[in-house]
Amino acid sequence: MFGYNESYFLLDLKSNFSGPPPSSMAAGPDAYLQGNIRMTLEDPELWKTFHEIGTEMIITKPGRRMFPHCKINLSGLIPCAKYILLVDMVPEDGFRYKWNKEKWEVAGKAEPQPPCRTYLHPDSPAPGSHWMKQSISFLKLKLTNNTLDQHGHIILHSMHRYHPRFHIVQADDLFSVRWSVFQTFTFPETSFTAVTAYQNTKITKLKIDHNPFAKGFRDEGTNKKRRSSKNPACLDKRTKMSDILKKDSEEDSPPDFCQSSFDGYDGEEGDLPKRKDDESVKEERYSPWGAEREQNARTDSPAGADTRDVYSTEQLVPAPASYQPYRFHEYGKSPSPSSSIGSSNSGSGRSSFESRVPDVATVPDHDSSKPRTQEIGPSNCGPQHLPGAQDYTGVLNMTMAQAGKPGVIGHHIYSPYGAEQPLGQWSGPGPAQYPPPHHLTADYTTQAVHHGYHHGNVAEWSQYPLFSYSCW
DNA sequence: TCCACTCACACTTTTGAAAAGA
DNA sequence: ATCTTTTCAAAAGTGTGAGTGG
Repeated sequence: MFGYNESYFLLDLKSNFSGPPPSSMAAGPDAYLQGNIRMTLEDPELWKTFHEIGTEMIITKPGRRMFPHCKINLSGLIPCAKYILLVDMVPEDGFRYKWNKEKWEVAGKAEPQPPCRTYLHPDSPAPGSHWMKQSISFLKLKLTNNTLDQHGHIILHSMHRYHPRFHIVQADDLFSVRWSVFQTFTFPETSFTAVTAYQNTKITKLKIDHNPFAKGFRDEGTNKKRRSSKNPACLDKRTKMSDILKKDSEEDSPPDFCQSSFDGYDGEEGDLPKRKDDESVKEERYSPWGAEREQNARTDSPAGADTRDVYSTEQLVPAPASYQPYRFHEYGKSPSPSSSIGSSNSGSGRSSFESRVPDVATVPDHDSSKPRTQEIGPSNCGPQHLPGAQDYTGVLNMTMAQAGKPGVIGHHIYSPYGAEQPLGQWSGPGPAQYPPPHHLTADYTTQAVHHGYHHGNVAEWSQYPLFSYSCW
C-alpha cells in the first residue's frame, strides 16, 4: 500500500567497498563478489505507523521486548554458506530528549553510552537457505536500562533515540566472524526513543491496538472492571483514551492513519492541549521530532526524506573477542589474559586494541580465518569446515559452545533461549568508555557510515561500534 | 513541584507437559 | 507402542497507575 514492501536495499558489495581492506585482513576483493544480499523489513506499514508518531520502546530493568519487534527477510545469500545474524542498537544522535508539550525536545547531551551489546540471532550460524526460507524474527530481543544487566539484554538509556542495525556475516561460527565481511542494514522507520514509561499517548494507543499482549487494554476488551475501578482522574483519562481509540477505530485503517500523519510536523503543537491525554486525532499529522527532526533528517539522521531507502553499510571488521569485563566477572568464566587487559584498560581503548592483536595472530593454521578469503567467495558451497571449539580455547579464551550448538563458541554471548546460556549476545564497552577511535577503527567506521549516512552524523554514529574497540 | 523511574496489578498470549485419542 | 491432538496450568509479556526519590 505504501510501497513499503519494496523497502529494501540492494547491496552491491563491490561498489560499496570504498577502500582497500586493511592489511591485517585476510579478505581480498574477491570476498565482495558474493552477490547482492537483500534485506527487507517485515511489517513495514506497522513500523511506519509508529515511526510517524515517534516510536517509543519501553525499557525496564528485567528487560522488555520491542514492539513492533524486528522481523526481516533475506535474499541473495549463498544457500549453502553459513551466516550469522546480529542486531545492535545505535544512538541516533548525541542528545537526550524530553517529552514536553506533546513533542520531543532536546534536553541536553546524551549520557555516556552504556555497554554496547549485540544480539545474536539464536539460529546463528545457519546456512543461507535457512535464513532465506522464512522471515527472521528477533522477537526475543530485549531492551533494558539496567547497566548491570546480567541477562544479556541490550542496554539503552532512557529518553535517548536509537535504531537497530542488522548485521549479516558469512561465517561458519562466531570465530570466523573475525575475518568476515559484515554487511549492515538499517531501516529508518525502526528508529525509536527508549523510555521507561510511554510519553506519547498515541504510541500507547498504537501499542495497545497492535500488541496482542495488550488486548486487555483495548476498548472492546473485557476488562471493564479494571478500567472503572480506579479513581475518577484515572477514569477521566481512560475515557479520553477511549475517545482516541474510538476515533481510530472509526478510521480503522492504519494506512489512513499513516497518511494523515506522514506529512510530518506542521507546527500545530502550539495549539495542542498541555495534557497528553487531551489529544485529538487531528494531531496525528504532527511529527514528534519537531524542528530537530527536520534538521536531522536531512543532515545527520538515517531517516532521510525517502524512508523507503534502506541504508546499508558494509565493513570489514575483525571479529569481536567479545568480552566484557563485568561479564567475565559475572559468569566466572576464566577471564582471558586479554580480557583482563581489556578490563584493566577499560579506560584505554587503544591499548586494549593493541593487546588483542596477538590473539589474532595465534589462531591455529586450520582456523577458518586463513582460508577465509576463499570461503567468503561464491565457491563456498560444499562441506563446511567447522573447527572444533577446542581449537580456539586457550587462544581466544572463549567459553565452549553450548550443547546443541556445536559450531558456536560461547563468546560470552547470551542467547534468548535462556538467560543462562551465554550464546545470544556479544557485548562490550560502549565507545564512551574509550578514547577517540583508533585510526584503524576510524577507517572502518567511516567507511561504514558513508553508506547512506550523511556526514553530519558520522561522528556520533561511526563511533558506536559493533564491537568494542578493544576487541580489535 | 516536577519528572523519570519502579513496582504491583490485572489481563493477555505463549509455552510445555500431561492426558486422551487414533 | 507410537504418534497426533487436546487440555490445562504455569510462565511470560503488556500497559496502568500509585508511589518513590532526586
